[in-house]
Amino acid sequence: MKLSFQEYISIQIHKTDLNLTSFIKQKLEGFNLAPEQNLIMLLLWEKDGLTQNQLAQKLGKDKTNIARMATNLEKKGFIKRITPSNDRRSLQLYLTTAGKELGDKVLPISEEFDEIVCKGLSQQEIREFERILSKINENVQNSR
Amino acid sequence: MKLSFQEYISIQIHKTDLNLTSFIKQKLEGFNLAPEQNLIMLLLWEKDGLTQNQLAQKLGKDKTNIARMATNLEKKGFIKRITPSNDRRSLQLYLTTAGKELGDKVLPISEEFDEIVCKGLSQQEIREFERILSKINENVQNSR
DNA sequence: TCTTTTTGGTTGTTGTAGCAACTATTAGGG
DNA sequence: CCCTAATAGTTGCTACAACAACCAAAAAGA
Repeated sequence: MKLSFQEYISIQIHKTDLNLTSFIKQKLEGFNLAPEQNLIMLLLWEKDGLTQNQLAQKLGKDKTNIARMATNLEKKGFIKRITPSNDRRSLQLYLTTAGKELGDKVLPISEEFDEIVCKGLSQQEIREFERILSKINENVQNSR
Repeated sequence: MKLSFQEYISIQIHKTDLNLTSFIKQKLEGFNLAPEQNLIMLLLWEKDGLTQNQLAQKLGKDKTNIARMATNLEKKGFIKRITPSNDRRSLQLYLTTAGKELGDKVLPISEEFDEIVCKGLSQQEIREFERILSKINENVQNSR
């Protein structure tokens, strides 16, 4: 077969991801919010009170990362972590006032970011793209 | 607009990338080679003697990362770093015998990995997918 | 040629990312 | 009901990733 470097589809995905991450990092400059912390906040702005474990599943990340990012977000004053009375093992993440206010400023930026990324692409193209992304994930999942 | 979390195309790309990285990490287990180190090696197996700076450009990464990964690859005995006589600032990376032998084992695995990722996708679908990836990168690049 | 600018690499710092090992709960099976 | 399993989080470790500040060498220009 002899694939050349640029032909690996996974490498192209990887480079695009790096590109996107560095771009959103720029956009978030001045909000005291790192890209991955922003992902957690996006979920919390949708719905408060998720546990770290739920966040880990939704983000597809290891729970250790969530724990550390949550610690940082709490230090920054955007969230509070509360142990629910019915399960003293888990921690629920709730937005503080500062966290909610941050959402008013950052959510429009995130949506603007998505528009830039999708500029010039039709709905069909994006759906097709998402379909193939899903297929790739499925392929990987099935062969573990 | 109010995008929900799962609708952000960049997030889907990011999750796919994490998924792919963790999968290739598994595949490389036992070869003493981390995923990003493998990317450097892929380039060197294609063509020896690239400088760290050239690798940084090809990989789209910061030069500091390349420097540190190259240090590790040298420690592992897969490459040697040589200062070319015509430019005493730069460092060229050359494969050692161990590095070349590693290629014989790892290149087939990388190609098999690519096959798994692309399973069930036609040439047209993959080309379309790559086209949209390029478009996304272009969009990001143009709005910096 | 001699100074200024650019280029290639390194070091230090912050923020992910995932694995292993550990603690504290909770849930389940005999 | 009690012992064992599973679950939620934390800590320690290794590997990226990018930025800032730095040094040495080369290139550019007056």
